[in-house]
Amino acid sequence: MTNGNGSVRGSRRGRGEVTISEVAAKAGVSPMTVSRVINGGKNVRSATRESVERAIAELDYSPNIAARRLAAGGGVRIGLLYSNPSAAYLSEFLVGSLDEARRNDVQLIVEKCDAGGEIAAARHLLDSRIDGLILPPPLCNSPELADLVRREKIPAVAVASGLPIKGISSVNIDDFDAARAMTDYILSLGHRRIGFIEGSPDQAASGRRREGYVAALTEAGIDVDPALIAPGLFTYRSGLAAAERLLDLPERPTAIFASNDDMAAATVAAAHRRAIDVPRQLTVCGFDDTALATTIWPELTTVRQPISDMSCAALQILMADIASRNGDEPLERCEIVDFTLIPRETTAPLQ
Amino acid sequence: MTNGNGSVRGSRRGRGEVTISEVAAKAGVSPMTVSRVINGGKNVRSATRESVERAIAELDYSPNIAARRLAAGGGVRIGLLYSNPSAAYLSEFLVGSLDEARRNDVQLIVEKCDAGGEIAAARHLLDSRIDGLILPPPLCNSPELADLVRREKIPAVAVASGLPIKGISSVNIDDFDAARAMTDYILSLGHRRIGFIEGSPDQAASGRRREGYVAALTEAGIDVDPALIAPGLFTYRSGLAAAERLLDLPERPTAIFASNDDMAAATVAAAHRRAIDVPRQLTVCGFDDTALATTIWPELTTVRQPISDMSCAALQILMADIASRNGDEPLERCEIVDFTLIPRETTAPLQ
DNA sequence: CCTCATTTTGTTATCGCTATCATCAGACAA
DNA sequence: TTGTCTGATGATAGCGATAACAAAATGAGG
Repeated sequence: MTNGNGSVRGSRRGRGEVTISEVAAKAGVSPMTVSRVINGGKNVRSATRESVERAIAELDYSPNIAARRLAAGGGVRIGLLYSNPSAAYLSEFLVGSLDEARRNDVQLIVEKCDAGGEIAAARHLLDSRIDGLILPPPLCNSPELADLVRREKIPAVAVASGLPIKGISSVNIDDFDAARAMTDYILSLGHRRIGFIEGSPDQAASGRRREGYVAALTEAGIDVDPALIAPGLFTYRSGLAAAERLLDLPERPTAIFASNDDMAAATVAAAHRRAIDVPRQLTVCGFDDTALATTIWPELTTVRQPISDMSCAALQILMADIASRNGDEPLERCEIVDFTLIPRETTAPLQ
Repeated sequence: MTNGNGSVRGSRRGRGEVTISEVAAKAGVSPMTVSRVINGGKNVRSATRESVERAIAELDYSPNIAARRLAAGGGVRIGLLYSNPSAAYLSEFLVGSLDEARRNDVQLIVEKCDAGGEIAAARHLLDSRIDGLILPPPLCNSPELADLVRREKIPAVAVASGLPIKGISSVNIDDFDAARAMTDYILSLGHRRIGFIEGSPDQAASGRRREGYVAALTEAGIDVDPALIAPGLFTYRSGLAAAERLLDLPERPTAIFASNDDMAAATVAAAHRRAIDVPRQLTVCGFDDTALATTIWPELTTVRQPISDMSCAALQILMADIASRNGDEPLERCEIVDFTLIPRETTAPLQ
């Protein structure tokens, strides 16, 4: 029986996979040299490297993950522990790190933990022999987890922790700057009474954002009215309560800056319930640019965190750390990435 | 220098350190025999099999997947193509298939495509030598993609496509049953004028859901009022328009069943804008149980699809298909998984 | 022109498992 | 008994990649 399939796709099906030897043959070098080129190896003459790379491209070669793992004696395994599936956040996060993980052939082990079970879940990950750990918010701010990580001397990266954490690498945007920029933007629209809804007090980023808001007002010569700052917990519900409090103030703010998108969405809802039009009668801004921001209507003006870039960066830091490890303390790198202000439909000049 | 690194790692008990040879030695047979026992081998005397199995149990042996794949030929690569990152959906989806992929050491290649770029993206995946393809909604309903898959004779699984698709396996809940169950539930609360917001017409599930709604009403002896069925597109915005239309009807429905959570959330918002209390004056239900359902307030009564179980099942189907493949047509399996009705805060008995 | 230090490249030996084929023990017909 | 056949087992050879070491090429300095 012929495999009536023979065309381009014939190369699939187990056997036709391009191997490292074929690449080597085509490039006129030994397989080992190809291997070195693939793995960013040093000590390869650039002429050789180029010819190998050309061969790789022409044959559309990609290494066999199983063989590599077998030969290399178990690849790198990195744990990703998440707790609060702020789904929108998580999915973007996953996409970023997954992609990078696949590119570098590291095993990403994603584990969820319920509130209170952080330590148990982390232990579980540790026991399954991981070489590094990624901590997205809100876990990145858990002191217990940080302790555990330090004690086990395992490389870890906190993402969006708001502030650096001792003994742990981190990837952040500058929350202070971002909040200040957003507040400046609102000020530029003419608003003077700007309400602020705070984030969860146990997240360091919350404080940074409030400070940014305060700084912008202060720099603009505006007194900070404590009544305009309402506590929140990053949840829709807490945002609803906070927004109601602000909107029921005798002298209502003309703009409200919520510390995340969920609370901003709640603010929009609260305003609508009071027949206050957004943005004509009330400007609303969020933070994070999660999917929710464009899901609701009107779409939220917000600050974009490049979440998938951040998780990708986290993975890179870990890999570098693991690769360069001498058995001593994990290194502690802090990376700051850029945020972007995204004006959409919930902001308008003061009438 | 001592290898401080190695020792740390050594202390974390690596599982699967036991090899097939050790088992063979302990059982007094050759590795090959052990292999046969493991792989449901025929032609092994039952006495031999038992002794091998005992050895396996005692040593707590588990085979090295990488080695197995290498020896058995070709690692499996499976593509996961997604387009509309309904973030909440995607993240749950990813978690399910990722987990299963890791467990079986298959490479999951996640690729995103923009609207209109489905074919190009799929081709790209195909060209990168994948052995199977997973299609979450809404791509699972793309006829062009289905054609491509059939033409290339590559095993594929559509998840939540609503209906079976010729030549492609699928994993679904019974959308018809689910919608009927939800409608029955609303009826049981005493409601008689029940509005329905349809999903996107190009998604087969939309039709099934409407049919379920109609069936429930019919069975209850209630005439289906076409005015109570409003078209939608699964987006918040379309839901808002549909809800407004329903709420502005001369004889307003006392309940609205939206075909997904986004549109249900929009319905709640529209109601609030009209000062209609949910659920006291209006019962609202969604579908899918995405994160949005519990994000907003009041929390949505909805139908839960076990998304991560479904994506996990999809991967299993693919793996089975690939493993049993003889070079002929991919098989076409349809799996139906259970849904769950989740009553939360947006439904109440008719006053 | 030769030596020594330093790249750069090639060789060999696995990694843990399974395909393939050879081998061997027993069953059974002649 | 002898030969043939069948099913159970073992020996050998990779799968595709990398580690560790060996060899060759390069370059600097005397």
